Order: sequence, then structure tokens, then C-alpha cells
Amino acid sequence: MNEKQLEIIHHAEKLFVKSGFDGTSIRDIAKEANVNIAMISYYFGSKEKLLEAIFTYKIDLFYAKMEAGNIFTDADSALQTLEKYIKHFIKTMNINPGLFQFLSIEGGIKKRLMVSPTFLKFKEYNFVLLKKVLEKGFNNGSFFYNDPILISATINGTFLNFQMNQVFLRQQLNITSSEEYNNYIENHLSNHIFKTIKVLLLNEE
Amino acid sequence: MNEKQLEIIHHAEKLFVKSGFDGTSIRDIAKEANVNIAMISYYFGSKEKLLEAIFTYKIDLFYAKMEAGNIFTDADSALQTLEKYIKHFIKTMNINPGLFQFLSIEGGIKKRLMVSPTFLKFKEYNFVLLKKVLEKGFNNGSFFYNDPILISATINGTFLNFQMNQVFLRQQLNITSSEEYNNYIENHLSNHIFKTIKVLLLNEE
DNA sequence: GTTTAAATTAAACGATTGTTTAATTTTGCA
DNA sequence: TGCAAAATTAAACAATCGTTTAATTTAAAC
Repeated sequence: MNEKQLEIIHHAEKLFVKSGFDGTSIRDIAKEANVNIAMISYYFGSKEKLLEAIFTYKIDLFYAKMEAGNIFTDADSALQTLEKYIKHFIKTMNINPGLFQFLSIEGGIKKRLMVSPTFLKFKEYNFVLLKKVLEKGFNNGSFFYNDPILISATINGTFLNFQMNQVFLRQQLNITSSEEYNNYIENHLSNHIFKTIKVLLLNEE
Repeated sequence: MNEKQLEIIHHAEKLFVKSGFDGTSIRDIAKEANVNIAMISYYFGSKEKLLEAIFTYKIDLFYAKMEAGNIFTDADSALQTLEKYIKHFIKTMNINPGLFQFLSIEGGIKKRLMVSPTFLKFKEYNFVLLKKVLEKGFNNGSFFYNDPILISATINGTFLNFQMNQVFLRQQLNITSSEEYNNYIENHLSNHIFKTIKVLLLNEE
């Protein structure tokens, strides 16, 4: 991918996050990326193909960053691995603030199932990874709540809530800058999610 | 509101949930609701005003249903009130499956801040209600995790995740019908969310 | 039964949509 | 330098968008 294509992807993503796929026009993107309207069809084929290209590009970057995290270390306890996973996941996802929200919305739109395969694979990847993270704890008997589906729903959902609810939450938290908000997510929210899952897993009853 | 207006609202909501606001045309709505295109402008003024009307209509219904729940009973413990709240919230919200997702997406779209006041009030309402639910437990010293913002993020987020992730989750859970899925949400998911918040609140460390 | 207002319709409005065309410029290689 | 391929452009394409118009039908009030 050349520089111009990356420029298009970058600005298209920004606009898609802000206004949604259907709420963003090719001309909006062309203007923002400072390219001719025809260049988008020229490089990507169509608006939908551009969406797909953004999906695969961003998701591949995510995969690479996640692998680079080296979450699994034999010396770590199951709980330590879980903490590493949650914090690394949020940090990695938060490199592009709003991306997770965008992926979730557009990947979930029922009328646009065309992009879903890439997104389903992405969800599958995260789910399999989480199951692997939880495995050790279940096997050695230190984790008691064996339901990866509900656990992943809570991790992803809580994080997603902080992206979709930004206006309200920033108001409540009295946070004015985006940087401060992202810091809150990577620190306080990370800790909250980890603690929540931790007490859930360790509770014996 | 007369019968025809309700018909428009009903079908517009259905289509908005499926395809998003920008992904749904006035003609789509008119066709589905079996009315002339001009009737929408005639009754609601514009497409955006229709969106606003759906917001207020559905949210007002939600308020009424929530109040009818009579969550607060002096005889109940703080934990029992919390359980009632979570289960009643999900049951009420799930009367219109996908509505919470739709409200979250369209109410959060940054370029459409015009509808936000209604939605911000709705969030405020839910937040204040949850704070009231948690109050007793904090006051009598039985709850130890005093952070309503993060707690509400986990409750709402986990529930939202089950709406946005429907395709993937139904595949994982091997659920084929929508009814079965909604039952799962109102039973298993409700229990999961309650248990998660419960152990989080009761943990002393 | 007549009158007045409300409801409903088909048609047209200009603006915007995603995409394509055909012409021109730039680039990289022989 | 000359040439073929790639990149870039402005313009036009038909389709669709939300909205309005003006004419007609239906309903309600007197």
C-alpha cells in the first residue's frame, strides 16, 4: 500500500468513526484526504471495498500488536496472565480511539453482512485468545467461573461502553481532553475490568 | 399520536435498528409502514424529527415500565434491590430487542448531537437510578466498591455487547431463534451481570 | 347538505449519492 | 530522449436522497 492509499484509509477511518459509514460520503473522504474523488474507486474499487480494506488493515495491525505483547509466560500465574491480557488488549485497541466502536457498529449492521467474515474472524481470534488465557486457571483449579462467553461479553462490553458513552462519561468524570480520557481508559478502566473478572473467577460459591 | 403515526414509528425503528439512521431512507420507511412518503414530513416535519420522536416515545415508555417495577422495597436488602434493578432493567429494555443498541449508536454519533439531549437525560436517569440502588449498601457498609460510573459501565456494556454481537454469540451459543436468544439474555445474562456486580461489591480487599 | 379542515396522493424539486468516463499529467524504464 | 504504464483530473453519469407542491379525497362540524 502506497502513501496515498494509507492517507485515504486514515481519513476515511476518522470520518467513519465520527459519522458512520452511511453518514460519510466519498466526497467527504476525498476532501479530508486531499485527493480526487475518483482515486478512491481507482485504488479500492468501491466505497464498500474501502470499508473492507480498512477492516483488514486495522485488524491485521491489531493482530501484530497483540502477538508482540508476549502475554504468555510460564512463570506467570493464571491471574497474572489475565491481567496482562486485559491491559494489553485495551492498550492495543486504544491506539486508535473509537476504532473498536466503529468495528462493532459497522461489523454488526445486519444489512451489511458482506464485511462480516473479516470481523467474525476478529471476534473469533479474541475469543480464542481469551479462552487460552483462562485455560490455565481452570485446569489448576484456581478459577471457578467457567463461562468464557459471558466473561468476554463483560470485558468487551465494558470497554465498548466507554467508547460509545464518551460524551456522557466525560461529563460525569469532568474530563475535558481526549488524552485524559484515553489515559483514564488505559488506567482506571483497565484496573476495574481486571478486578471485576478477577473476583468473579476467584469466587468459590 | 394516532394509529398511523405509531405505525410509522414502529417500522422506522425496526429499519433504523437494522440499517442505521443514515442507512435507512424515507422511502424505505414509507414502504414498510405502507404510507405515502409525504406523510412522514407531514406528521413529523423531517427525518431527523422522526428520529427524535422515536427517541422520546420509546424512552418515555421505558420510564413508565421502569417506574412500574417498584424496585424499592424497604424490606429488601441492598443486594436484593440490586438484583431487582438489573433484572427489571434488562427485561424492560428487552421489550424492544435491539433498541438499546440503536439508542446507543445514534445517540452517540458525534455529528448528530441534536438528538443527544433526550438521550443524555435517559442516561442520566439510569445512572441516578443505579446510584440510588447502590446507596443503601454503601451506607450500611455491606458494599465495598464505591464507583457507580464503572459499575454502570459494566452493567450497560455487558448488556449492549449482547445486542451488538448477536451474530457471533448466537453462533457460539448455538441459538437459532430470536426468542431463544432473548430468553438467554433475560435469564443467563441477567444472572451473570448480577453475580458479577455482586461479587465486585462484596469483595472486601 | 354544505362548508371547512385534515388527510392523502402522485409528481416534481434541487441536491447529493457512488461510480465511470475520457482526457491529461506524471512516472519509471529502455 | 522516447515511450508505455500508472496516476490524476474535471466532468458527467444515472440513481437516490429528503422535502415540497398542488391537487384530490376523506372526515368532521355546523
